[in-house]
Amino acid sequence: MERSEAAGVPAPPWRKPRKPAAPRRQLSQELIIETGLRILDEEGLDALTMRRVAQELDTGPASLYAHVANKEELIELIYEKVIEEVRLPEDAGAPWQDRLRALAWESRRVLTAHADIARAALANVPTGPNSLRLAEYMFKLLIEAGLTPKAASLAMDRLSLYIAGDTFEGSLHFARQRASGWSVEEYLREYFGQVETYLRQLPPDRFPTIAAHVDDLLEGGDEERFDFGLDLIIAGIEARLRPSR
Amino acid sequence: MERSEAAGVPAPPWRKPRKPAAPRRQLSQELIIETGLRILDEEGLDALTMRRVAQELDTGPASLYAHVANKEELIELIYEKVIEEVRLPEDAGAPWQDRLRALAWESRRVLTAHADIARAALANVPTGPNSLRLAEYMFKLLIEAGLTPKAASLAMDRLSLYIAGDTFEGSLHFARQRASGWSVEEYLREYFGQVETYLRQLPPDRFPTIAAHVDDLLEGGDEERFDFGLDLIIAGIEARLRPSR
DNA sequence: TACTTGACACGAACAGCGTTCGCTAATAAA
DNA sequence: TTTATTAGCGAACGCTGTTCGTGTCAAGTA
Repeated sequence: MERSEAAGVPAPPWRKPRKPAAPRRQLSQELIIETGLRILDEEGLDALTMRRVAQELDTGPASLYAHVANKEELIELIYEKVIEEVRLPEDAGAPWQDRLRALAWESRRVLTAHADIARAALANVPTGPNSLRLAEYMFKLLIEAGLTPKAASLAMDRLSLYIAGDTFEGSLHFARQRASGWSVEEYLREYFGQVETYLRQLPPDRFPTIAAHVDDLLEGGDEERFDFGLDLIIAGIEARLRPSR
Repeated sequence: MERSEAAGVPAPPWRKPRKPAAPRRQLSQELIIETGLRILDEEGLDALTMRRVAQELDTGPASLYAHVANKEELIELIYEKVIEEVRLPEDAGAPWQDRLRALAWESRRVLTAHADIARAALANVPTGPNSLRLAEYMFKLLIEAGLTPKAASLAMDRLSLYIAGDTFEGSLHFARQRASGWSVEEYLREYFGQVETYLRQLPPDRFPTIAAHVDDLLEGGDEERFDFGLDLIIAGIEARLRPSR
């Protein structure tokens, strides 16, 4: 009935004019995921809010819910997108230890590259196709190494937990460094400085072992610690393969 | 000047009567922590809000901030309180493997007993006295086992991460079960049922190993998985102690 | 005993969150 | 051309952690 307008009668001024040019944005799940991932990379997981994503797409938060069930699902979708980047080691002829190590490092690399998405890795049992791709590879590798299917299943579970846990822990430092507003170097210096001060002033009678080895406790970097734990697990798997048990 | 009231003159009705009996609540950090812990145990970490704690103490949220810097600190304090419950294995004569295993299980037991506090275990580098008590014990144990201080430091770090990571993962199921409103049995049946259905319908050509061993993948329970990972790590430590390396 | 002082208690408010409701408008179908 | 469907989205709800300013009591001082 707005046709009357076309007949020369101006619309009453109190009736809001129609949107000047409604180009009908083309929202899609894909677009929302990409936008969310970009925000995650640039500003961290805490900044990833529905409102923030919507703002980036020049719309309101309500618009997102037509493509995504809720925030949790969005984060899972972003996680799956990230996992896609993991490249599986191709050298099928190499010893299983090397292939496993390569896979673990590659997973860690990808997760670490995307801010604190690792928080989602640990919080969800990943069931998307990309997660399954990794699982299939790792599972097969462990069975080829000689583990029984049951043991391989458990080992895969624990190894995944280890990778997710380590990157999650790392992401916390990342988030704090970001929140503190300092540079990475400043933050690390400040943080380790505080821990060192704290450890050095501990009463040696109550904590003799710690007090005697403060240097050793402070020494290891992130990557060295990851590597050490990976070694432990791999050695543990090797122990299971020995005929003695 | 309210004495005039006692002289027989009634207070003007528009002047609000004094608080019926203002016993001046005795807030304290201790009380706040205990209340928070109770809420955590009964309703889970998600229900632990500043408002909820204040409500329980018949006051407003602002009152808490005189005793606690912020919510993060409150959770850390609650965590420290929980850790207090961990009893250190006393049998100093037992093999280090047994003592380490006992400590890990005891830590897991306590963390699991308090709903999803494990989320805090992983999110914070614990520096309170009770955490240090555990660290001192574990560190000493590992050195006595024969590790170098550096290796003992790394092993302690990885073992702590493992325990925290495992209990954290468990706490997620706990939180979901609670949120779902179902009983534990219903939830587990539903959840594993869904996972099983999902795994069984996977295309075997893309995921041959997984498809061939669905039963094995579903089999392990929480405790069996924890034990398996603990075995891996301990065996890994033993491997480091062998003269060959 | 009267007064001052300092610390704690706390109502009210702020800014931000995830999510839902219900209307608008553009498209697809008839 | 008319109708049905549906994505887009403004506005609101109820929740969160935290801060501000005021109120009020208890202890210390004169």
